Amino acid sequence: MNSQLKRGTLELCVLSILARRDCYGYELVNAISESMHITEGTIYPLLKRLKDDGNITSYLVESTEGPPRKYYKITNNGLLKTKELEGQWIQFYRSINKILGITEKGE
Amino acid sequence: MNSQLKRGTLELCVLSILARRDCYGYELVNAISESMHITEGTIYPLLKRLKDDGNITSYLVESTEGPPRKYYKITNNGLLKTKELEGQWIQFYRSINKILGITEKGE
DNA sequence: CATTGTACCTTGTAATGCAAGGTACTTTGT
DNA sequence: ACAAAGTACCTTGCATTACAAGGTACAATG
Repeated sequence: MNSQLKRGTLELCVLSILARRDCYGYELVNAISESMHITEGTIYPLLKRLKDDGNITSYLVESTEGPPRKYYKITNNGLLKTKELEGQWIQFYRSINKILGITEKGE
Repeated sequence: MNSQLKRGTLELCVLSILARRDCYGYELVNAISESMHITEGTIYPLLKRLKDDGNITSYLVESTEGPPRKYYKITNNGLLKTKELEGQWIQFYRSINKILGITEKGE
């Protein structure tokens, strides 16, 4: 899939998933890669950016299946950010569909 | 609007508009900027890339309202490219909406 | 004891939106 | 005659970010 399309939306996807439940990085890679191609080289730097900006926090949990997992939890700021980005996304994809002449009446 | 979101879609927007009618660059800027913020610094390099790749051709038309206009016309390759990108776009935005839990039943 | 799966991370490259700056023509106002 | 505003073209340089590639480390399996 066109990698340029993903810019700006992966951040929203990660935040949106973390808004529903805590996840560790590797889990996010697997969850999102069901819908589109992504790799760890994309997710880990993104998680670092989100943490540096105060949108998520992390905590370690030991695992019996391998190395310890670093779980991420969304913050209040992160929730606000999620709502903001979601609004931008909806407005954006509707604009594109309008230009393309695509109408969404049902599935 | 989030500039990262636009990556990869502006190309499709321009191609899609040119698939319907010939346009000159400044006209495209005005047409697209009705739906989202873009500037000439984005469109002109994009048109050059599309032309270099053989997706569009151009021809000059004199104007009584200012300098001559450079009209762009889509090629057969460009039409194929448009269909390909449109398919990618539809698949993409539906994937995102699925991850976000957004359903499009009607407007 | 080598391989596979899980799980973390970093470096370097390529792509591209856009602010900023530049050229040139036509019309309008003073 | 001259300035300003609108039309129309173009380029340079910066910031952002997806991802391939490469690295570390632990547990289970053959």
